Amino acid sequence: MKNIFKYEIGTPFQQSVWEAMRHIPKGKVTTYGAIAKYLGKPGAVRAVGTAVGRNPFAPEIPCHRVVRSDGSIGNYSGGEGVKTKIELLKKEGVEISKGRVTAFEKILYRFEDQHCTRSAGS
DNA sequence: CCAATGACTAATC
DNA sequence: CGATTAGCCATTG
Repeated sequence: MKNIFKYEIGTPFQQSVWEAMRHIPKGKVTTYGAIAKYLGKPGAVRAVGTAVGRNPFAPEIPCHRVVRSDGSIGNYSGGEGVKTKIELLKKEGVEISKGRVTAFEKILYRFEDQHCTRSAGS
């Protein structure tokens, strides 16, 4: 696949992280752990966090849709930091309360959702 | 190669 | 619920 970016970036690992974030639908959020797992390295949450933080395409990539595993906003390097991150999420339709995502688990995006949810109900 | 760092996570106090 | 500790992995000097 050709880089969706203009030129090659630091490391392939980071590209994978940013690429994964591209798939996050609007109005939803994901966690660092989910991305790490999606990349096949569920234990590399720290590395994922570093890669996301180093995202040079900040608002271009929905990096603001990435929150902590407990639903808290986490951190942000763009705009005014966490404040901007919350504002962006609210614009996406995500409810934020006390620095945490409301109904976090309900709008949590999983990279497995692309599986056709067969009629198997529970 | 070794040491330090970081937009994290889980467990403990 | 807030503060601390330890574990974790990729990046950087």
